[in-house]
Amino acid sequence: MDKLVLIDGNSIAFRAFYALPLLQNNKGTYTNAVYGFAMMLMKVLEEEKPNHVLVAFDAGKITFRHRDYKEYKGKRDKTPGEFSEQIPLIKELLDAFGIRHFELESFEADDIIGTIAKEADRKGMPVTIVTGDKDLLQLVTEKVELLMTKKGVTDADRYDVEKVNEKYGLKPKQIIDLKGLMGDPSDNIPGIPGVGEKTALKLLHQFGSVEEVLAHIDDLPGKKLKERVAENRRDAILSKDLATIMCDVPLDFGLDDLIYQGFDADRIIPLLKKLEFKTLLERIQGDESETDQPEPEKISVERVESEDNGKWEDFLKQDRIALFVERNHENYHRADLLAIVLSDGKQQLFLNWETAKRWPAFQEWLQDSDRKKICYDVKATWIVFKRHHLESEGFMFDILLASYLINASESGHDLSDIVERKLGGGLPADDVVYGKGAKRRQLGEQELSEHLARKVNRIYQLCPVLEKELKEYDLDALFFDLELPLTHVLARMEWNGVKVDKDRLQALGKELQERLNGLTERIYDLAGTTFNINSPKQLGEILFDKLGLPVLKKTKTGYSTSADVLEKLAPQHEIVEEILRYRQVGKLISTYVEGLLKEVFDSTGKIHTRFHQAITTTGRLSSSDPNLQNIPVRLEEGRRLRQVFIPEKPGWQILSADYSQIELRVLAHLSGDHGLVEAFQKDMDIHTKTAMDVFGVSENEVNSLMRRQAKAVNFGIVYGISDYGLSQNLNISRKEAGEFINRYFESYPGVKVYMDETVKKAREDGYVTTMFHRRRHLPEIHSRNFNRRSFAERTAMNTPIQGTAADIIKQAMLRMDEALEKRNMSARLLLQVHDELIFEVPKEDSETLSDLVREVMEGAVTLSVPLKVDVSTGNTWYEAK
DNA sequence: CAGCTCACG
DNA sequence: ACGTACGTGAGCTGC
Repeated sequence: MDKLVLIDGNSIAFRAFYALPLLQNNKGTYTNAVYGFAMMLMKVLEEEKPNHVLVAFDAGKITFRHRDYKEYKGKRDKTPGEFSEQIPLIKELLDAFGIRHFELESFEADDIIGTIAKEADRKGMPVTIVTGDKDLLQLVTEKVELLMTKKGVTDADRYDVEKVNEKYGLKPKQIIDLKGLMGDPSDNIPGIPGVGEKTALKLLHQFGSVEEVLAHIDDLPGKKLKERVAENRRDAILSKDLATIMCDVPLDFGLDDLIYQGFDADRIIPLLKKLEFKTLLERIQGDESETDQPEPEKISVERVESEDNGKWEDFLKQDRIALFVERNHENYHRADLLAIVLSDGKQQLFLNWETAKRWPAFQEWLQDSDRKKICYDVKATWIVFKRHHLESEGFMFDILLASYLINASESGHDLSDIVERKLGGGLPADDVVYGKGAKRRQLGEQELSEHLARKVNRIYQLCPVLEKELKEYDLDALFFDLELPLTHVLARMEWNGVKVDKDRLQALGKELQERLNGLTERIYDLAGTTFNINSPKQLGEILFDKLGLPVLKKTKTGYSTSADVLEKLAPQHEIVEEILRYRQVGKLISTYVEGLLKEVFDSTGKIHTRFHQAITTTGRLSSSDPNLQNIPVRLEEGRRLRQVFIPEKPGWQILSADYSQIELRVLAHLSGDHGLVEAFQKDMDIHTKTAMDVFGVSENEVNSLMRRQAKAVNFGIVYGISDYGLSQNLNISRKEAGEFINRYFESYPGVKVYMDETVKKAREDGYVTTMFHRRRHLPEIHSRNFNRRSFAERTAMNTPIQGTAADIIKQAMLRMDEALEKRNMSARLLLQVHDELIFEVPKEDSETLSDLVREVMEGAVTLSVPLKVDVSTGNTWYEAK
């Protein structure tokens, strides 16, 4: 049975564009209309199973309708560029599906659809029209039905003759009369003013057509209506004409040219990959795999055996070799080496640990800094080799770091994610190959060597692709002169580890546990019952249901019991303060005492954190297992935990050096605001200075409240200010917060200009950059969703500041590493905490190091304001404050 | 495994 | 009108 589907291309694309968020793919191409269109298309093909398909598009702006009525579609907003640029992609998609699409000069899509529908009707072929435009209802007949999209894209109502009658009490042909009377503001069709759908329908039910209505003006109800119809009879006729779809357009094709024979997945898959339509891709590939599971591409891999390793020595002489080390855990400080693979792009070598150990040429190659290696995650690789007593040098490229610099916001930087994005796939994810969680399994030798061969081969393939992109984005220097060398510095920091006074930690734990026990009893007492204080749900029931405290804030799931809420409730009931203390102490025990104890290596009494160099969107590092960047400091009780961080050797000290107000100094530099620059040049207390300006008082009139509020305003500025955020932080009204912000911007107009310019530039470019060219893509800066757009705008303001500060301290770390080496000092860098570097140093060198650190950190970059560093030393991290 | 809470800069 | 401060990681609860 033949069946024809006619799709109103522009209408469906437009629907999709407004129904979906403004999606962008990795390259910044807008794709939401294409995505919605593709969803709709696949659904219609599945459900209607047509063997003839046509998609009609509007051509150009001027149509034959403009001859009669120049203002046709005159009041429409200009089509957004984000929409227009997607139309060619939709046509490309249709080509890939093997679906015909047409447009015709001076006609609209409707007219093409009408003409073909009429031809099919005449030949007795059933037709389904897909559109979002109810004008097309006029085409419905016994053979022609219409799918009209509802709110979304794929959701549609089906109209046949009966349904049109049910809905309007009209025959399909009368839809044009309806429009003749009521007009259509969106197409700028006038109709009769004052006649809406209700009146128009009433008149048509009585008279049947525009012409009949006009012939019976005297019989119309109401004086006003009579007048209006009489005065606008020409417009009514014109409007009906404009609404009439032309069904005899001269077309140079016919039904036979619209045959659709089903799609060829091989043509569609590359396009869907380019567009990054993962769900649709899975749907198509899923359909395919039912018939034939695509075998992973064959890969050659040679096992190197100890007996005949001599024959591979020429292989190692090549210029560039990709190297990958598989390990058995994510945490490379605890992991064992499973296998080593090498690739020159053509051949892959597989060696197990036994072979590597007994192959001197390999070890020589590995530690020769002139033999260049391409790697994924140099830091992990270096450490895993180190754990197995092998030195490795000569890493000239890191796939992980490169992918991160190219787009830090990208969801995954696993090797398979990068391969997916940059090579269009071809490497199954580890989770899939090994299984995850309980399903994790060990691979057989053959399977393992093939999987690893694929990995190392892809690493080799990726290198030139990423190198080129780094260059395009002007990221070479950041990559080669900063991040790649830094990875070695971080590796040594992690490898060295930090010594922990385990006894002291346990003693603190015991003390805190006793405090917690006391607090628990007291809370049960005050509550009159026992319950799980750690459960916000149970706690909420006690506080708000049982004790009747007022509910100030709710979360999605129930009452909020967060600290800011509890602080406000504290005066009302004794229990609240106890709960706050309980939370504090509980946090210290579970996260810091127990958490840290788990991470202390038995053999050395040290902790080896991991610094992640490819996680944050701003360029900062992060730290995990354990996180040593959030050790308590603000409250004395928690701060004592810093007593457990000690130098490795007796007679050594801890030295801490932190940048003073680095982010605000960076802001002063980037904005060039005179007041701010001058304040730092004079080394003023910046929060006091801000208070003076914002409150209009002299220095000695600034009280502690004013300074505290000014400090919050400064933070707000750095974060990308909003009155709401500031009001929350300061617990003041939004209006008051807004006034603070206004006065800040009046005092520092350069900052205001800078912020506005930065957001404007982000809109133009789609990204922002730091001083070192680090880039953050902000696709949502164009979002029509207020929240998403606002977030992107704040991010645009914050990232250059936070990111430049991150660039600077990374630069300082590199310089410090070189300086220590050059001076032959035994001091070692232990930790970085965003604006602070922590060292261990022999006591006798600590003064020398103090001076050196200050000089290097303050001189890491030259800004229009000085950088200032505070240094202090002590026997523990606690004392170095 | 998501949501809440809280530690840091 | 919309409802959030920017960037992280970890522990706990409860579905």
